[in-house]
Amino acid sequence: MPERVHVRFDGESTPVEAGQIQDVDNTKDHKSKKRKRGHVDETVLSRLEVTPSKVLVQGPQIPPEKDAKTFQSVTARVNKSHHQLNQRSQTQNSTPESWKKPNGMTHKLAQSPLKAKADALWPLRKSLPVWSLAQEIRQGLREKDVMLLVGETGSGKSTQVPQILTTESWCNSRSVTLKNSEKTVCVGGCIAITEPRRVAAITLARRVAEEMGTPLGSSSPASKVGYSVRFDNSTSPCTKIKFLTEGMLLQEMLRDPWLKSYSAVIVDEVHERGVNVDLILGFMRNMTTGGFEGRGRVPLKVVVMSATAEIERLENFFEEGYLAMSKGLGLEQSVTGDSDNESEWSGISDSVQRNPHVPAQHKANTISDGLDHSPRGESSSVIGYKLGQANGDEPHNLSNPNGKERNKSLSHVTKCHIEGRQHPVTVHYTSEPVQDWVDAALRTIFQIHHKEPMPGDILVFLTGQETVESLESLVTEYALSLSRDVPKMLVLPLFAALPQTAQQRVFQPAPPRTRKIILATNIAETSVTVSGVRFVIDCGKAKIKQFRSRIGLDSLLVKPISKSAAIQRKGRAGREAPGQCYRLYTEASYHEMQQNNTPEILRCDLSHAILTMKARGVDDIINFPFLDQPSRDALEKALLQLYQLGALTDSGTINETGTQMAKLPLTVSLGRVLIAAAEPEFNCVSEVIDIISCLSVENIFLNLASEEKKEEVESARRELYRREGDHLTLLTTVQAYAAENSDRKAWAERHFISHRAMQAVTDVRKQLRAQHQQAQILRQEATPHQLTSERATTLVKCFLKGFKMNTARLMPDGSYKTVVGNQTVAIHPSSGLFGKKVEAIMYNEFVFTTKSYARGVSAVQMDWVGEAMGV
DNA sequence: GAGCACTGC
Repeated sequence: MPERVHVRFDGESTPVEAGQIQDVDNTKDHKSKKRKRGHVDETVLSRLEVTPSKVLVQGPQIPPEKDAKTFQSVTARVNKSHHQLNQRSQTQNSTPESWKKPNGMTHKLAQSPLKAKADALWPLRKSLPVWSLAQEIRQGLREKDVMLLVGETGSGKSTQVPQILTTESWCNSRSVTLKNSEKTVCVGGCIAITEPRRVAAITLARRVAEEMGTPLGSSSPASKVGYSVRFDNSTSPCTKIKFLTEGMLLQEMLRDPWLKSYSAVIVDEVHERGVNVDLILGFMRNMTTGGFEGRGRVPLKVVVMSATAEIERLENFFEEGYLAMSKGLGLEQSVTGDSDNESEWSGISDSVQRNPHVPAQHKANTISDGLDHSPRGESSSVIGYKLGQANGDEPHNLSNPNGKERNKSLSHVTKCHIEGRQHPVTVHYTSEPVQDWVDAALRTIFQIHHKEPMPGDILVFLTGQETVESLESLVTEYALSLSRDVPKMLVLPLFAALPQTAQQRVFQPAPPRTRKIILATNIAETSVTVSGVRFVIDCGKAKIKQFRSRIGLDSLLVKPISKSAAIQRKGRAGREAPGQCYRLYTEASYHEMQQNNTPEILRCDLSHAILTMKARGVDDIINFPFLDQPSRDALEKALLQLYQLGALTDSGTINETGTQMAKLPLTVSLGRVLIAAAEPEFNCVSEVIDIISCLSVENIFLNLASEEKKEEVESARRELYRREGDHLTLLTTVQAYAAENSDRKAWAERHFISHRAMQAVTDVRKQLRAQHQQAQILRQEATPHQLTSERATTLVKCFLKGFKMNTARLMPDGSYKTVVGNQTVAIHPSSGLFGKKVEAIMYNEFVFTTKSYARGVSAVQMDWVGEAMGV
């Protein structure tokens, strides 16, 4: 073994005392502490997390967790489950009487293969922790409209909660006549459950369909379980449980702000706090405190599920809305007097439809968008009071429909806590801060490999592709010199840009006497579950994207992770057996970490989110109920951008252009370009769709590190290259790819282009084309324009409609300075214009990594920029 | 001279 590796963490003789690493017992996730239900004691958790001791925790034999989340792991897990089932059914054949199967499942029904499978899965399901709380969950939602559910990993909440609720009577669809409307409409009947990722939505739907013994999605009209994600909608008329991505639910809200097809919305994985989930929470709060007028007063039940314990903030969030509403009612002080408003609101006029938001608008002196100086929105704040009114049969009355007493408090929120199933993980910290954590990770890997028995793979969390690759070569190098009596090592990198086939290697079992060493980015924290891991090495850092609204610049910097991310990483070691987590930082630095990840809404460009809100009738952005309120600066910057793009009127309300933009699955700038493309001046929809499809997908050009390859790559791509810039180069690439009819994969490989990315481009392109054909903006067989230089100019000018703010001009010293803001910016090395000097540039993205870069660059002329800006 | 992770009728 090489000397370097031996040095500090040498665990062979004196593993703990002499090393830098301290042992810390962590029984946090284990059953040793019985916690009060519905309440998470965070201080207890964090204290346990770091109490020094060396207790060997012996947990009961715990089955592997069954919370199916990823494609890769699902099949394996299902198979495993079946194996276990077979073993179980031999030993414990009888199902206790007390366990009544839902959905009328009995052994006698187990004739069809589907039912047989569902039956087989049943004992496993009922052993999930969540089932012991099934009755509590049902009862809670009979009484209240909002439930907050903390469920630790492996509790089965995502798969079981919808099934637990689907048999409830409030879940049946009802025919209601909307006030002041002749129409009778159907409300409810389906449960929506949102997931942050497509794979999660699809695999959970597949799993739940199996458990319920029903075909999945659109495969049969009788299917009860379906899913809806972008490019893939699989539901039937009978769908009772529908998994969707957060974006899809928001999209549905554009068509029906009252979500009339649903009886309940379950918001899963709220702790991840993407922008979309924050918007959904705001809309849900408005809806549950609004009296459900647009749904014929049929309540919408909302279940908010989270793995971490920000539950009190969520509770306050929902209670606040409710209290604001009750205060608005005055409860004793009737506001019924104004019957004009009553009639205005009981109808389901268009304006009502577009105004599901309500009580947040109390503060009458609202609305200063930074744009708007005219009074507006008052009507809706009046409406806010009206909607919350309690009239005998109102859902928010103090007695529930069954006549049972509601909770004496005004609360409309109930809480529930489900224990997880996580094996204990021992945490080790370094005693000194680590400077070079690639080196530290290397030492730790070899220490573990020598000290710890097999099996037990190692998962290392690093910051990015670069560190993954450098550690990969180091480990591989040292692994060569391992003596023969030590098990072999298999080093596997894992990051998003890695081709799918290379990613798949991580899920394949290691050869005998071999330990897998997985070197991963953040991707392994949430998106991908690797089985077999018993050791985690955590560098405590991650690359985090932060938007600086002042200068409109995205930065991507290495920063310390949060405590909850550290806990999440640690948990990856304890999914199948007790594990160990080596933190390459001191215990003190752990305590300095912030508690939770900064929600995305506080660190991203808000223009798209605000457009989304405006399109759903929320005009008063400042008073929208945000779980975390973005800075006024960020909100104003986004409003200004939307205004400059021509999506808002002078008074800040959404106009026709904005409404169209909101319907497009694109960033606001790209959406604006696409709308411009249909104008007679440009008339280039087809080409713009091709370019936009590329820009809204990960980089299609593979970057091969080695120098020798560089020239080969360049010559292979020469035919695609356009000197006008990256936009036109993308266009020729898409067109060449689309024209390739024999073997597109081979074509992509020949040109060093990511086939996976091109497939994504094709999906987006297909979707946008279909949308435009449907709207008769694009004709099916429009003959493609020849790409003359005049045409190229037209295309670039069209892009300036959305990117006029993303321009920079050449300075005498050869650098570029932004036209707005006068910031220095360099052309990114990945650009075809890298190293070139042109009068001015337009860029797709402005990011700060090691310095300020413009990515996706085309040459423009200053008078075009002036023209676009209307100067 | 360089690429955290997700997502969208």
